[in-house]
Amino acid sequence: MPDTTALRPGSPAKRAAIIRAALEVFVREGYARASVDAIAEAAGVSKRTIYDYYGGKETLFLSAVRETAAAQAAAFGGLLDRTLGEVTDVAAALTAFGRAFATEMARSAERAAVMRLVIAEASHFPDLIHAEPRDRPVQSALAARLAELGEQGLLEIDDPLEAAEFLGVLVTGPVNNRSWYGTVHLDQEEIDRLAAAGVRVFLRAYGR
Amino acid sequence: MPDTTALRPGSPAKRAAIIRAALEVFVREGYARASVDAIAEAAGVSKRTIYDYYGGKETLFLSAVRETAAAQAAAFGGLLDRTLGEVTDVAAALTAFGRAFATEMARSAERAAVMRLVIAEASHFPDLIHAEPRDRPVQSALAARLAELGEQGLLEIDDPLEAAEFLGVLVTGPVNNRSWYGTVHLDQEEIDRLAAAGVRVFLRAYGR
DNA sequence: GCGACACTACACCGTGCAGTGTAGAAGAGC
DNA sequence: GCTCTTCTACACTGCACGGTGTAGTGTCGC
Repeated sequence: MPDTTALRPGSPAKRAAIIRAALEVFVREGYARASVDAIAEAAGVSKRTIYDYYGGKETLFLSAVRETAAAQAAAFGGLLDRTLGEVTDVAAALTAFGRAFATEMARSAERAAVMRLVIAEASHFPDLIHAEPRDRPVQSALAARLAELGEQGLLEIDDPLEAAEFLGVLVTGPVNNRSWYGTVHLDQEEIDRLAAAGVRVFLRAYGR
Repeated sequence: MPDTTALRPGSPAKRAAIIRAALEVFVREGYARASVDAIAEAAGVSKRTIYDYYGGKETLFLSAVRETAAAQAAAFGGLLDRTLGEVTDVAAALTAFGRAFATEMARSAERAAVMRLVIAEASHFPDLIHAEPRDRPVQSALAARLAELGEQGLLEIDDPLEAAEFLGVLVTGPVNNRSWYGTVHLDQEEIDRLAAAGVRVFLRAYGR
């Protein structure tokens, strides 16, 4: 099938506007409820243009999720550098990381919202699962950093990838449980408390 | 408004059949995609009967989720008794519990599927969130058991509720990450491995 | 046999939405 | 000025679905 043949290249700015609007509406309404008309209006673009650009609702959805996930993975690198760049006090550094990560999860809404969306639609869009290898980029970046801390003698890490996964669930799990993946608002104080508690457990298990 | 006035009491068997069918279709399709016609057919009942019994799609959805959640909370009590009833070897007992819990999460599909559904629809059905106080029944049952183990000197538990939450996320987090809350099949071997690893971390943090 | 009730089968309405076709405005390049 | 491309505005089709109304078919108690 001539898949992208008939699609218009279009301007990058307009593509970005459409993707941003699409993500917003998909996240707010869910895939099935979201209407292409609503997305078009939010993007300040005619519905016809969306079809010319992306071909259909499904393709648009996949593009929106994939591009956002990629952007988030990139942003996570920055968060890692900022909080776990050069570490002397492991506990303080990990707590800072945990708070930043949990906050991004519970408040920036976007990260959690995309996860929510993927969780909900995974069975209808098998591509989503294979295309986005879970949080692998994120997790392996964190694992690499933890491995370094292990080599510096600051932590006892035998399996960095496993340790990264556990740090992740310890920090974000309680937050996601309470916020329903970003649906319910948590105040910063609670987020900090939950993240700090998670890091404490992690340190008890992996500290020297 | 005369809410339940016009509704028919009906037979318990038929109510149960409708709820079961509704849950199945809602879980498979998501709320918006699920059609009342499909539910009626799956339940072996006419569409009219569903409306006479439950009044509408929203009410039916809420009933299905709530009843299922309640049943699962009750079943969890049994799982607790079976695995953490009388404990001599903490590590073995907790591992057995972790495996059973993770398996129920990843395979029985129902538990994870309901969570997926609630995560996806929470923003459209605020009642879901307040009516089902997260996993509180489950979590506090587990907390009580952990507190006992602490008093027996088998674990070092200062905050049982917090410990229960962390045990929960350590055991189910990695499984849910990989299975997308039950969407992707995991084989039993991997589930066991993940759960055992989670329990190992828990024991490093909370063991004597 | 008879009335009351539960239920089904089915037709039907309104609506919202994916997707298309098209005419024309707005610009860009020549 | 002219043409070619991009985009919008808008009308329109087809369809799926929530919800209702109703006629008719059991079925149960008397």
